[in-house]
Amino acid sequence: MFFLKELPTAEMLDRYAAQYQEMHPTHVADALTMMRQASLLLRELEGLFSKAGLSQTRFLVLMMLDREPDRPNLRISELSDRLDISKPVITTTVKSLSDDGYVSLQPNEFDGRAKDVLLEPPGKAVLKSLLPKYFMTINDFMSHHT
Amino acid sequence: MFFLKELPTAEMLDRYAAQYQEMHPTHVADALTMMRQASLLLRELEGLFSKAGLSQTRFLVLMMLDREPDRPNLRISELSDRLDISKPVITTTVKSLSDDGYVSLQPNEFDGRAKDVLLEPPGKAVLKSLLPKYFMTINDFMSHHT
DNA sequence: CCGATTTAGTTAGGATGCTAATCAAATAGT
DNA sequence: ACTATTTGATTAGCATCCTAACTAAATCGG
Repeated sequence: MFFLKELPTAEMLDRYAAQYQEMHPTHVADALTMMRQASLLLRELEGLFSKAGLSQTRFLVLMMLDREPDRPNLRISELSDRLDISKPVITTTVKSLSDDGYVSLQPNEFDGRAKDVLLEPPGKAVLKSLLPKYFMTINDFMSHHT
Repeated sequence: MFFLKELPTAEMLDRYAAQYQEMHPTHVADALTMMRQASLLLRELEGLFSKAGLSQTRFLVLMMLDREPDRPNLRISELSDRLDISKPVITTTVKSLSDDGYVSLQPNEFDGRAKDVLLEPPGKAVLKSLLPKYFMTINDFMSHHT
């Protein structure tokens, strides 16, 4: 992550801006501030997840499975694509969620290689208990940092 | 990181906003977008670093050592504090930078436990070659994403 | 059809981060 | 001055991510 407390100094940015006229020091400063803010929020959210026995990725998989009522299941590769996380990571994450009874796995009806991941009631329950805190944490963070 | 391509739907946010009146759906949507943007930029920068044989953390250590001309050296714990990265990680990162000749380590004059980390000419050179690309990557990213 | 390519998922190996525990040196309290 | 606590750095163990290589199933082209 990008947890820099001390961002590059304004002088440092100005020095580079002088050398490259297309560079806007404010653009760069904004980007660095954005990465710092995102990191801090992510860290807070991770604390929330770990208290609930989840990780960022485990949470996101559950949320993604819950978010489209018309799609009761998603395949490994669909999860990988939508979360932008590599397939090997999704494989192990789904395995761990399955061990916990939060999701179940079924062979896909039409493609013998594919596996359908389904959100199970315990997974739905843990998600439901976490979502209010999740959204409020984000909401509060944004309220205090704008 | 937080690479979600598909953020929670607006409906989903509105549903929660209805339950918690202090929650502003736009706040939350902005936060999720921010985390996604930060993740994408970070991924781009990591590509840049790895081409130069560095990692995010290795780069940040070099930058931090270079950024205060009046402080030619920093201790492990100062780097840890300023970069907001745990001390064990700084220890191993500094060790690897030292193996590459980019920094050197000296016992601190006043505190027998502490170690001073100094930026060496090869480290300064690699940093100097990378900084323009670093700032321009950030600048371009911000130009295209605002 | 049938070999060649692509796609889905997994396994293997490596990088990088964390916390907890440890060791040594410095500091604080009596 | 001496014990107890704190602080700086390291080690050990674990979690989580990645890419590359692999297996098996599906699809494509002749």
